Formats: sequence, C-alpha cells, structure tokens
Amino acid sequence: MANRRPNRDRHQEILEAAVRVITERGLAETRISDIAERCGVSPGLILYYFDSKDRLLVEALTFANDRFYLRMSREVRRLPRAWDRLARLVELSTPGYLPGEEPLDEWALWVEIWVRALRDPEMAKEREVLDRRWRAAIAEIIRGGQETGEFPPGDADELALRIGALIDGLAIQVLMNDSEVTPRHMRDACLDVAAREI
Amino acid sequence: MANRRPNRDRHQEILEAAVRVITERGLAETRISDIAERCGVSPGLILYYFDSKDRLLVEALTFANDRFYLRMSREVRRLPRAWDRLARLVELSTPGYLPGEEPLDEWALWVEIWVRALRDPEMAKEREVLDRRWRAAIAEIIRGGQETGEFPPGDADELALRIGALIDGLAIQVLMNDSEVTPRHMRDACLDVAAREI
DNA sequence: GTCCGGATTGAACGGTCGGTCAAGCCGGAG
DNA sequence: CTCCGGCTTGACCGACCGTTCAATCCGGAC
Repeated sequence: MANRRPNRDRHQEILEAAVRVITERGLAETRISDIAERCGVSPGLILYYFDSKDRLLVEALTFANDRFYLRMSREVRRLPRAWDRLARLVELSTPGYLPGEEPLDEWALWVEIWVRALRDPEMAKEREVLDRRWRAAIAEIIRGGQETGEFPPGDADELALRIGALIDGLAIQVLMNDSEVTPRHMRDACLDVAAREI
Repeated sequence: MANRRPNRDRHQEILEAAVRVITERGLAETRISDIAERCGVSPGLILYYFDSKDRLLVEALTFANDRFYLRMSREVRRLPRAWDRLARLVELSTPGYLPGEEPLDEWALWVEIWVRALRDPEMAKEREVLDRRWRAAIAEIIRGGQETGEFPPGDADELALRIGALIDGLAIQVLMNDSEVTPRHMRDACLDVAAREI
C-alpha cells in the first residue's frame, strides 16, 4: 500500500523525514536508520538516494531553512504597510509565538547549522547564503517603508543587521525556554527597539 | 618527569584539556582518547576522574564559561565609568576583537551549550544559570551608571536583556566569519544601539 | 508473457568508541 | 624495608552505526 507510489519523489520524502528527525533528536543523535524508519523504508535506501549521511544532513538543514524562508516571505508580502510587515516577520521568527507550533522549531535547526558551520566549509558557505537572504528580507521591508515615507531615511542594511541580530539573540533565549523571556516579551522588545532605531 | 607531580589537580587538568579539545574539534567530534592524549595520560584515567563522558563534557563547558565570566568581571570592575565598563564588556564579548585570540573562542562553546541544552535537562539548567549571571552583569553596569547619574533612569534588567541579545546575535555572525560583520563593526553597532536605548 | 532496469531490501562488514577491569606503579606511612 | 592504597595503564569487550552489496521485487516496454 505504502509502496504503491513509485513515482513519488523519494528524494524529498527523505529530506522531510530527516528534518523531522533532526528537529526531534538533534543532529548528533540522528541516525540513518531513524530517518529510514520515519520513511517506512530500509536504511539501505537512504544511501541509495544520498551519497553519505553528512551530505544528507546538510541538504536537510538548508531544505528546512528554504521552506521556512519561503513561508515567511509569502506571508509578509501580503501585508501592505511596512510596519505590519516587520511586525509579522518578528512574530514568525519568535519560537512558540504562533499557536500550534512545536516547542522545538526552526530555531533549533539554526543552532545546529551554526555548530556545523564552525567546522564544515560546505555548511559554512550555505549558512552565509541563508543569513544574507534573511537580512536582505528585513532590509527590503525597511527600504519599502522608506520609499513610501512610512519610515524616515537611513541605512537600511545596517538597520537590518541590527534588528536581525536582536531577533537571533532573543530567539535563542525563547527557544531555551528561559523563564525570563517569553515569546510575547520577545516580540514586544524587538518591535520596541526597531521602532526606536528606524 | 610528567608524572612527578602526584599532587597536581588532575581533575582540573582534565577539564582544561577537554575545553581545548572541544573548542578545536567541536563537541560532537570530541573523544575521550583525544582528551587523554592532550593530557599525556591514558584514556582509562579520564573515566577514573569523571563518571562518564557526558558528565565531563557538561562540566567542561560550564568550567570554560565560568573562567570567561570571571575574567570579564575582573577586568570590567577596574574601570570607573559605567560607559567604559559597558564598552569593555562588549569588546571582550566580540570574537576576534582583541588581538591574539583564536578564531574559535568562547562563543563556539556557547553554541555547543545551546545545542546540548535543547535536549539535556542538566545542561539546560546550567545554561539558564550562566545566562542569568551574564545578563545580571550587564544590568549591574547599567544600574551603576544610573545611580551616579551617568545614565538616565530606566529598567536596567530590560535594557540588559536587549543589549545582551544584541551581543549574542552579532557575536554569532562574527564567529561565523561573516564577511559583512567584522569585529569592529559589531563593537560599534552594539555601543551605538546601547547608547540610544539607555 | 518476457525481460529489463531501476528501486528496494536486509544481512553483513569494518571501524569506532565508551566503558570495564585486572594488573602494575609508586610514594609515603610505619 | 615492607606494605598499603590511591593513581595509572592499556588491553579488552560490547554496542553501535555508516556503508556496501548481492539478491529480490516489480512496473512498464515490447
């Protein structure tokens, strides 16, 4: 029954399973057999679609980040005003702010990316691309607001860097379940600083 | 010759070796035998002083953070003015700002702490303590400045949270060798935002 | 119906590594 | 000198896991 779909794209199926396993168990505790089990498939098949475990893990991490970025991008673009866009971006970046999300979310994957990027040049390269795209999205929102006069003029790239860094730093605390930093608190703090800086 | 110092504290010696190995190779790639080799000692001895590898690693991470905090604390306390204290704290927190430091420094250990804290309750508890102490140090500097009138009144704890988060987020970028975020840039951005927020 | 070739399986291999342990080393107490 | 007991060794065990591979399955082309 499950194997009655030979044309189904196994490659992506495996990537999705890998992302789920990594999120749940962490990169270091992720085994090929875990991913295979999650797919309802034998371990050997995983290595049939991917050259090695390491390659698969790196691909899975960027795959997950791509998907998150696209989702965020699409949702933000729907809002007309720059400030609302920025607020939405902050909310989507706040672990656990939106109801129905898992306690371990995209940010847990970011931390794994950072660790791996420290020593794996391939991951380091990917990370820089992803981070640049992320900052560019923030800068784009700010630039849009400046062009319509909603925001005063200023260095949009520098503002994006600072706001992005603040989001990163606070998201870590929220992700860690720090009792002093709630999702709500993070959102308010980010927007408060952003308003003053812009 | 090397074993002619029976009273030397092996416990701490092992911790120091562990910190160096973790910094160089990463937590996931750290083997007991690596630490033993770094000590010039047999692998069996490591487990004579520590119950398990996991325990040793957690102890090593908090050991390193303790040492960094104490160094920072001592150096900052020497400065009389609150603003200089804050500036010094930012500089000490900027990877690669001070000459002669390794490319992989304390911040690489922080990222390892975060990853482990996601699933290891013991590490999670330690992390919260370390982070609270870190924020408290920033808040203390701000409070000192407010008492002497150097800074205007304000919620020192909230300011510390925001400045701390900004430092975290920017430090990650610098640690990752992001070509757009130099140590100098990080320092200036942190102090710029801090000045405006305070 | 036959056959081809990609998809899939699962057993097996080889290496790694954390942890155990019996034996030896050695400084100091007596 | 002798003996005690903590320190140290290094061989060894057992488990785990990434990877390989020969065998099998199976849908579609013809």
